[in-house]
Amino acid sequence: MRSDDGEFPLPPWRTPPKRKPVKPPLSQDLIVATALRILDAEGLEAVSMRRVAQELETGPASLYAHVSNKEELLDLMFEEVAGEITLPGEPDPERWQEQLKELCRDVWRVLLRHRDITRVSLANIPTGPNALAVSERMLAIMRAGGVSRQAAGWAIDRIFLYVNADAYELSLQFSKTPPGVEPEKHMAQFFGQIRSFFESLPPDRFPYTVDMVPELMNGDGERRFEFGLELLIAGLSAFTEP
Amino acid sequence: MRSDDGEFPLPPWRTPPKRKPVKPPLSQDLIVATALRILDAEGLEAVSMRRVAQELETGPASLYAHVSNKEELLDLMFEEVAGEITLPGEPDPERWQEQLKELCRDVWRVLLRHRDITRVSLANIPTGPNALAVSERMLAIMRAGGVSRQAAGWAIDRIFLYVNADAYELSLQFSKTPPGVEPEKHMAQFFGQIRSFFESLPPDRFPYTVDMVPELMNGDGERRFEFGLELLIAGLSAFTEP
DNA sequence: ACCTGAACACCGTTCAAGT
DNA sequence: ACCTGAACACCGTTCAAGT
Repeated sequence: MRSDDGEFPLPPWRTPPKRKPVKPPLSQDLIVATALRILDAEGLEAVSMRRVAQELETGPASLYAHVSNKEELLDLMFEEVAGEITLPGEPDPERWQEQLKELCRDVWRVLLRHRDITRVSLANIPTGPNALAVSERMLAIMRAGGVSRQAAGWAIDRIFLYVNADAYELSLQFSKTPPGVEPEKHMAQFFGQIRSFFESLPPDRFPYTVDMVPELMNGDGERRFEFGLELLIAGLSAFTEP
Repeated sequence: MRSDDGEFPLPPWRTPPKRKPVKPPLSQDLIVATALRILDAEGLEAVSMRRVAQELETGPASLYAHVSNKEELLDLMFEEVAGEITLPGEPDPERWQEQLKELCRDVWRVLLRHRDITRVSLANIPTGPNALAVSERMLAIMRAGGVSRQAAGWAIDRIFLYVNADAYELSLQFSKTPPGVEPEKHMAQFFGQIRSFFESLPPDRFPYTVDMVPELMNGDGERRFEFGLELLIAGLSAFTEP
């Protein structure tokens, strides 16, 4: 086994064997995975073509062989995230409201795991297979529950708009946390400031706002999300037919 | 009156009187008004500190004497837009649902008049007097209608989120219109493409989506906005107390 | 076919220097 | 106090040139 001794110096005219292949070849998947890593660590603002390229030890121009522009990269990132959403079991006509809520909650949780990724879905209609599988399932649940064809067709659009918008708003508030501070602490402090501001308003001009400060400030992001979901789905149940 | 003859040449050692004061002095109001003009004409993307400065025939650094950063400029722009919202008359307990809807529709119309300005309100909690006057009035309407304190407190947040998110989504779709094309024509074409795409999906994997294409694509932006508003306010009426 | 360096036309913000 | 030019550290995308 002496010939395996890697420590023995090579004669100068022999170039050393290839160094570790540190740079795997570029590919669309690799670019998307790298962009998602940056998104999760630093938010969508940090995802620039230049930054992704730098992470892959290349120049920004190299990415354009695999992705036609930044817009397409963002779409691919969203579709990848949509793949994390768990689809519930068979639609159960008796439990359609609870099943619909459960799916919405999962969409919400998955979106929030990836910072402000929802900026993408709020700006474009997602058309990838993973995203379509989620809306297909939502349609199935609503139709099983007896929601009319037209109400289901519109409701799916409205429900996704709501879930996306809420996740977007929340993630933006989180990402304003200065680095090094715990997000919870910063959020508590931020809402404390808003509360003081509301309390300091002139009560003659803003009587309801001042009077209702406790109710306006009550409840965390999850509680508020749940309340809006409740409103939408309760409203939708008026459109069921036997 | 011979001394008034402005055409008579001045001797070279006399500098001519000040030219037209083409450049009014900078001020926060002027900066905000200029930024709003650019927003209305070209969308929020075109509103850069450099572009606003250029429009005012100065350099970007000059703006920072009147506005602490771009974020503040955007907030001021939103507050200005919020001033265009018409507040309805006295809250009428019998008509609270219709009054609330009417106010929401007006907010929606005003927001849509100013392109993607809602990106600002979706990212920040508006705290200017104009914006607060709108939410104060909404609280008054809901309380007059007998909506419980906590439901009203949460509902206002959810309703604004919905109205803002819908206006944002719509305005982004509009602003993708290539310059020179009528927006209506472009939108019709765009939705035609989405429709064909949905129709071309494999029916075994996406049976509901394929089957429900007519319902999914039916209705314009206003109709869809109205449907979501209907859901929210119908849901809210379950939280009234005498 | 894929990759690259360099360039183009942009950003927001800061800062020292001017008036 | 207000304004300014220049600079800093960034953007997305294109293009000719390389392999």
